[in-house]
Amino acid sequence: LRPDKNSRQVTFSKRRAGLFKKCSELAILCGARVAAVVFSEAGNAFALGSPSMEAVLRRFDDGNDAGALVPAAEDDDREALEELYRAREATAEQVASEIKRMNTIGDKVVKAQMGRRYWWEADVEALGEAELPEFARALDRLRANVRRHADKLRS
Amino acid sequence: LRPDKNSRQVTFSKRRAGLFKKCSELAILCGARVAAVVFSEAGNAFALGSPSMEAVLRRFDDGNDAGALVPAAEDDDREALEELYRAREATAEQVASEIKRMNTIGDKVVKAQMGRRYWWEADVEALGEAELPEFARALDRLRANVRRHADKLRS
DNA sequence: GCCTATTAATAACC
DNA sequence: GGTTATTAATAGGC
Repeated sequence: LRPDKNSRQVTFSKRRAGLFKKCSELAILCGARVAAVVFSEAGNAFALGSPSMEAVLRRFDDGNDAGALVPAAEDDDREALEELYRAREATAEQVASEIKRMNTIGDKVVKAQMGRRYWWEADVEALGEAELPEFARALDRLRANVRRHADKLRS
Repeated sequence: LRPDKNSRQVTFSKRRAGLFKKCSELAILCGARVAAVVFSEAGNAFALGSPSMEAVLRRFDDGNDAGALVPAAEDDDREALEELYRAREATAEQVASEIKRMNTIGDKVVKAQMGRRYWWEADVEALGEAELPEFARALDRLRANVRRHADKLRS
């Protein structure tokens, strides 16, 4: 069970995949929003957000500062999200029996949504040249709003 | 396997605990740095960093801006961290057989470190009035440094 | 919160 | 990157 020091790389990749899967399951099955950032020992960065890094980081956002950063369709995303939640609750049983080729609920939802390119899995993976600036902007928004929330609590 | 809609709360708590455990295992066993933020459906915020939220967010940091935010002992933390990694590698076998009351490697390390109040589990849990400002400052630092890194890649 | 039957994660192997 | 023996996560019930 303990990873051999020789297989550190393989173990990291597998466990990172497992962790991200857990993130998605928590988000999908429990209606939570999850953001995770992982730095490998070698220094590579990986990130995942569910539903989407931005949607998670946008949680405290009220849209008054650092504007023009969200690509578009903030309310559309939210509506699609809520509709998905509603659909999931209403037809959970049917979905469970319909799709037989997938073994687990987690896999079902994840795979289905990956195929359909829903809001899900429009996530960040392996922050690269293109993603980093956007991630930075999202963090900027999160920072501002967390701070605002903190001030609200303090007052 | 699919959580009942009635037990959504319980499932969320259990899965959040599991997710955070996975985070710690990834960090400890693979030498990675992990930060995770989770918002429950009810809107409660939970966060975990391993090693410590700040240490993760500090990764790109070179200490030139937003100074005086780290409580203290930046280098001390790093040294303790590296020493722990070294110790783990050197005595993995012994540790594994010594502590018999714990069933898993993950539990072993986590529990041991929780008991010893190492660098580990000085983490954020359920962001509250006291933690939020600090979290905001950490995010501020991360934002700045991610952005700097992004600019570096772009140039 | 603890227990247990079940399922999923994963370390080692190829 | 696929397979399998083993361990861990966890849903449901208490």
